[in-house]
Amino acid sequence: MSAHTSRRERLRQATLEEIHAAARKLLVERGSAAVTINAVARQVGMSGPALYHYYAGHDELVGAVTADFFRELAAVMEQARDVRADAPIGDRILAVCRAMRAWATTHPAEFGWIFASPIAPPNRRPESVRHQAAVRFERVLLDLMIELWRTRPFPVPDPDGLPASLREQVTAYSAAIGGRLPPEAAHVFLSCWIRLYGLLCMEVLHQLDFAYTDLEPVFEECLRELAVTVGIDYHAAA
Amino acid sequence: MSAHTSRRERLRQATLEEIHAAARKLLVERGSAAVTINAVARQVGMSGPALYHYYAGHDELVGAVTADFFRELAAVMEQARDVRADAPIGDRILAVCRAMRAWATTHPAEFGWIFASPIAPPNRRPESVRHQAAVRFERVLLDLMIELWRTRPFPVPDPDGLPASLREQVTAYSAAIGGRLPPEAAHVFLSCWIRLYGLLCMEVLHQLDFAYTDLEPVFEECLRELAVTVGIDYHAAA
DNA sequence: CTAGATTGCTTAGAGTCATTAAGGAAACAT
DNA sequence: ATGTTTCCTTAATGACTCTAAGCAATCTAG
Repeated sequence: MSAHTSRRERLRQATLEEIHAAARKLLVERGSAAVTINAVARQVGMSGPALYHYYAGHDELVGAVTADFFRELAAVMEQARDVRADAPIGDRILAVCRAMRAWATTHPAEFGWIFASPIAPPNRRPESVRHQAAVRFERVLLDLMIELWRTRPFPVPDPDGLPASLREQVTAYSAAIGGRLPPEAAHVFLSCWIRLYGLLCMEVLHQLDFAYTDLEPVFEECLRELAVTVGIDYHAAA
Repeated sequence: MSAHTSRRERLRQATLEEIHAAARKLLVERGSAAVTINAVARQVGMSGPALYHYYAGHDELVGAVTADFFRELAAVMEQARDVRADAPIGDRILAVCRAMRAWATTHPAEFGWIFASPIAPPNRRPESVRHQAAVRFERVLLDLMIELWRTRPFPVPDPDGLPASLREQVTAYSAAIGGRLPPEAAHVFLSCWIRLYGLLCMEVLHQLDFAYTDLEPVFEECLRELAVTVGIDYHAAA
């Protein structure tokens, strides 16, 4: 499937990497509006339309670069998980969340780009590289929560206490993840996800600048609450 | 200060309104990328450069339209508050939050535009119309929380339990709002704000589509938690 | 009521962007 | 050695931002 590494293929891969690097450089240095086909091509040393041999258009380039970011973010989180493969599950969860924020804050342009850039219809299709990479990212924490649920189930709300509409939706989601979390546990996971990811989202989009200059302690507070919610030990970063 | 309503001034105001309406129409019908100087001018029936007599450029037009949206959102929230001027403070808080989400979900393009559109440097300046309108929006819930704090103080964490950095920041924010909430209470307010606004932010940016089709019950759940946090009675919408 | 300034618009034009089309040259396969 | 594929170029279209120059209607003052 993979290494049909002809000379041509290798050159093509190298060019693709150069293109992605150029796009990223433009994004970081001059903002998302600067990531244009022409500007990227100029940066790489080709002229304009040459890029169409690599991507069908601007949307596809954007999707590919976004997928890169998702993959890099997921890799950072997976690494935080794997270097502690023998640590308690709670520690690994905290480490993964911190790795997520660390990447977000050290790469604000990239992280902001991930959700603030409008998702073109082709990139919405489940088979798009962007979507695949996003799923991989989302699964890192999900898998850990599944492991936690299996080894040390956390307290869940009474499903009958949830509104019918919500119960239906978390049940559908529970099925979508292969039933590896029951609906009530899926609900708890989603609540945690919303809090963590939502906080980062607001931080990077500068929606909290009016009150905070540094959201690290706010994030830690959020982690502390998460720890209580899913019954793991909170302790500060190593 | 205001009604220097010369004939010219009135015409100018009418044109400005027409411009804003055209920009909004384009945003809603064809997405944020369609809101260009040229397209807006065409819609209004002028040709291109004429718009520069009204706005210095694209950024300023975007800022003005964004300010419109903030003002409309704030007005809807203020109205939800004022039609219940005699209701218990807790009811008014819930009503204002629901009004915020109702506007967000009935005007997803506008609400998304509010934070997903990059904030050009000129619109970051505190004296910009965009910033002024954003402040008015943020103050609606803040003022109610201040009233709640004055009439029926809610439980607050021990300030000594907060990390030093966080304590400093909420203290600064407390001062910035004229000390109308002490730092610990400001911290509680900000936590609530982050949860509510963050949830809407994620909803509108389609960051939760992978799990939910309708976030209304999730938002209500969030309101229920908020009610517990600040000690008001939760009950479903009227 | 009539000059002079102001205001609201126009067209022209420079520079950028996305995208398509047409063609040349290098690399590859047979 | 030849024909195909691949990579890249230039040319061209149409849209966009924004500046410049200029005309005409409207206000302001005398």
